[in-house]
Amino acid sequence: MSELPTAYEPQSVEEKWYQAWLDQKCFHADENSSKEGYSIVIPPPNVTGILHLGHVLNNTIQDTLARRARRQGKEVLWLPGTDHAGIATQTKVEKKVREEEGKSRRELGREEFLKRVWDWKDKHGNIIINQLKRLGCSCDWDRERFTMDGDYSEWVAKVFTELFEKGFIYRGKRMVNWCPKSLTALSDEEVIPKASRSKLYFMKYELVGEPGRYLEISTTRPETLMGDIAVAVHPDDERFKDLIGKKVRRPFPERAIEIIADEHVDMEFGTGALKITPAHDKADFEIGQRHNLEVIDVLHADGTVNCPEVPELDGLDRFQARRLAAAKLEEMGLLIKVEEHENNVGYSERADVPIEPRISMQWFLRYPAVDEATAAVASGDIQIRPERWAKTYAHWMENIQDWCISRQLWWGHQIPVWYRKEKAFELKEAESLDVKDLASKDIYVGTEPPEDAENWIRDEDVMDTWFSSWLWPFATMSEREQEKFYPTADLVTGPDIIFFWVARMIMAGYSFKQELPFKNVYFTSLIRDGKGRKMSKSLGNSPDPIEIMNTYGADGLRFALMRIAPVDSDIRFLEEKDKKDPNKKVYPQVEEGRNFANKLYNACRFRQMQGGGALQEIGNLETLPVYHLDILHKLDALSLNLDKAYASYRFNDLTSLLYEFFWSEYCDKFIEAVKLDFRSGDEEKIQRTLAVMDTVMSRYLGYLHPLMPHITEELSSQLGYLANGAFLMEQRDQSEAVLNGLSEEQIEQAGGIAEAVYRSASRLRNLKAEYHLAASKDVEFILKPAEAWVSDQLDALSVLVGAKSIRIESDYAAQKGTPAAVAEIGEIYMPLEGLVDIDTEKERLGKEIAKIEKEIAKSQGKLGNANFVDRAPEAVVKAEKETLENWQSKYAQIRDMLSALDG
RNA sequence: GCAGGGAUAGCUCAGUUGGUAGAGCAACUGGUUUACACCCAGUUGGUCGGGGGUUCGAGUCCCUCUCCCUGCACCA
Repeated sequence: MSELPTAYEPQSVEEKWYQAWLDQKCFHADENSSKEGYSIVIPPPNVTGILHLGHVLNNTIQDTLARRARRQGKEVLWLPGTDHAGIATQTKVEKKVREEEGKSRRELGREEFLKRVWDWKDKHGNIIINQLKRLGCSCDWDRERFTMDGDYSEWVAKVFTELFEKGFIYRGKRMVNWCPKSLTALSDEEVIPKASRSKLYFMKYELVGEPGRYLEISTTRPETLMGDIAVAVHPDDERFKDLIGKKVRRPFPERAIEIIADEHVDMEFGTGALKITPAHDKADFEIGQRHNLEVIDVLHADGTVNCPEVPELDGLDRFQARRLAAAKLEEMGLLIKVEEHENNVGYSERADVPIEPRISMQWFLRYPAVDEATAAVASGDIQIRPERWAKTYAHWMENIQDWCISRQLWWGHQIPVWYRKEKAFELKEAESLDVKDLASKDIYVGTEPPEDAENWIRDEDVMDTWFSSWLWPFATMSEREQEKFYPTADLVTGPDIIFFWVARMIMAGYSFKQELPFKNVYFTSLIRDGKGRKMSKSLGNSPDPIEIMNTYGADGLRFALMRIAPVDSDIRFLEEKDKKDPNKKVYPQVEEGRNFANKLYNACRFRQMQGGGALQEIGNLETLPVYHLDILHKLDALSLNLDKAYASYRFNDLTSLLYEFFWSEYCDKFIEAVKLDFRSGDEEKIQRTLAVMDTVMSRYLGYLHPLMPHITEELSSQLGYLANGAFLMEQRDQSEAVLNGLSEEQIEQAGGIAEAVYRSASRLRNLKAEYHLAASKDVEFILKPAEAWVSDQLDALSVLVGAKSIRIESDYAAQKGTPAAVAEIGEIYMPLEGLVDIDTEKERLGKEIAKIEKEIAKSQGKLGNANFVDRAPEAVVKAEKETLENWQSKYAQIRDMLSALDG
């Protein structure tokens, strides 16, 4: 008896091996290695980040790819790191400082505040990195990078300078997406449209000089009417034709504004008349430009009203002001009605408040290398998977808009532009600024501050975080490292950042390295909860992966996610209440992973209990029993199928193949079929079987290692499959098939017999179960064999079935009422002490025969169809004929049995 | 409005050039045979979202409709 516990306990094992790998520097990549290079850069999580299931899926895939590449003998660099995440981090630290010190960031000052952010980063910035380690990620932690490291920052400034000098970067006063909470501009990608239930206000403006005549206007934003400078109608709109050029009276502050005609106006919408507020609406701004209209800004940066002429609204929040403005209109008798209205409102991705279109001075980038980047994906130089995302990519690239790269934040890469002190005020307000202005010598752009820095003032803005992230595949590497590891092989990330990050990296790769940044992009699935909802903090439906790993093990979680990771479409991550303890939650999919680890552990425990030392040669393949040959053949097939699954990035296939082979083929069939060997006392038999088991297990553990690294390392070590001090994770997969010396025919024949025995065993168990004898070992079967080889397989068959014996008796005359069945090995009888009632038995066989008759009819129907026989492929017809023959022979056998019952 | 994806057993999902509908979980029956109850054996359960078409044959190809999801656009 073994004293090992009967259940696998992952926690201590996982910790032990991870530490051992770290101690032995197993994850370290050598840029001077002569091996072929393979690299992945991690999508850097936010430094404020906490591990969620999306990260787990994402990084499990990366780890699997990295470990697989190592097993193929490649020099692997998986480069980890974190992103400084401008808005998220600044907001977090700002909040903390306010809570702990009661100070705003402005009270603290830029320099002092940034110090606090760095302090925070040093103390708390490692959480997610440590969580990734818990998952087993084999990143080269010596190379951990941060997007605000010194070297990295140099790259960012260099790239900015280069793009400015080439004319790709310019500054201008534009309508941008403004976040009134974070007080910064945002890129278009950072604005999330949300379907909202708004109100559409219908109001009327009186025509100047025509008392009592009104123009009706509809708007969702009455709080901006103080900024109205015109009312627009469609030039073709018959209703308003005579009004064009006339003026209406804006109620407050009172002012006559012109009625203009513009094609943009939708005649169908609302009243067909659109109030024009160039300062607070993108479309209005453009109309204003076309008609040369004055821009009146009536909002502060934080979204409060800036309009001293209307004191009751001045200073109010925009939403409060909206209600009050409507009330004021009503009071004046100018509000006609209010309708419910569904529309999309743009929200700030980070701060989750409606963004405000706002005119401000910002830096913009006209994207470089757009054509190359578009072509790279179209031509297949970069392969995107699932393929359909390539269309999304192409569509965005074709409609690409300039990128607003400046942010009014402190935490980030400061814009490397300086203004000469005496001209600074003037330059800061200049309508436009670009490469041409360098000639004036009044501005300076460069990676280092100007030499006489005291005479210059630096631009205060920082850059969008993604302006540093897009350099990640090479800015993280030294030149020597780039030679070995750039371009990277695979990028694994979520499709939600295809524009934020992936597309931009491709353009950066072509612009600054003259080469693509990666060859394959794999977009992971979105993980939803059991109800199909997106996982989010606010819903609280996102389970903590660390807790799950503590219960089920990291390997169990990894396996579960890989098994349900589909090729396309989303993943539902199930969560159920524990039946015993309703306060506890269980995760059925992860249980499957945990159970699989346990199965693995127990199979190895079984192996260990049979004794015997290190891995030995199998010896003469020719003399191996069919079960041994069969499992070795399936092992060879597994290896090939795994290659295919990896090649097509079908991780769910990969996982199913491994699961199926081990559980159904190795455990359920092979181990059971050879169990008798260990009880035989025949040392030669035992050693032969052990050699096969060890060959299968040692290879299999290697195949499984990329998915479940900890348990496979542990079991390989326990079973003595590794030389002293060696790690499974550093072993190469053996590429040669085990059954190399055997002919196809020999292999097929052995496999055929083994399978026939397995299927027959199933038929017999079936028969036992029908009489509720599932556990009884006392059953003795009598067999009329169909084939000569059957006699050699009776012992194995007995174990598989759970029978006392199976006796061959070719001329057996069954007593009436003896339960019987037909299997590939022949006719089987199960004599019972108390015979079964003849009618019952006839009925049972009758049911079976009815089933067979149906099959025969179906098959004959097909073969009787001339069209089928003539037009279907020969192989299909032949297979159909064989099927029919099989059924017919079974039919004959059962008929005989039935007539014996009658006779 | 445009584009893409999805609908298969009670649940979560496979189903790769058209050729006998599968797995895991759940349910039910039986089982502690010396690896494993995180287990073993067996059973039940599906007109593959609706309709039409192509074909000897359709879950698979084509058309159409319904519902769900995701981008993009509009968003007064």
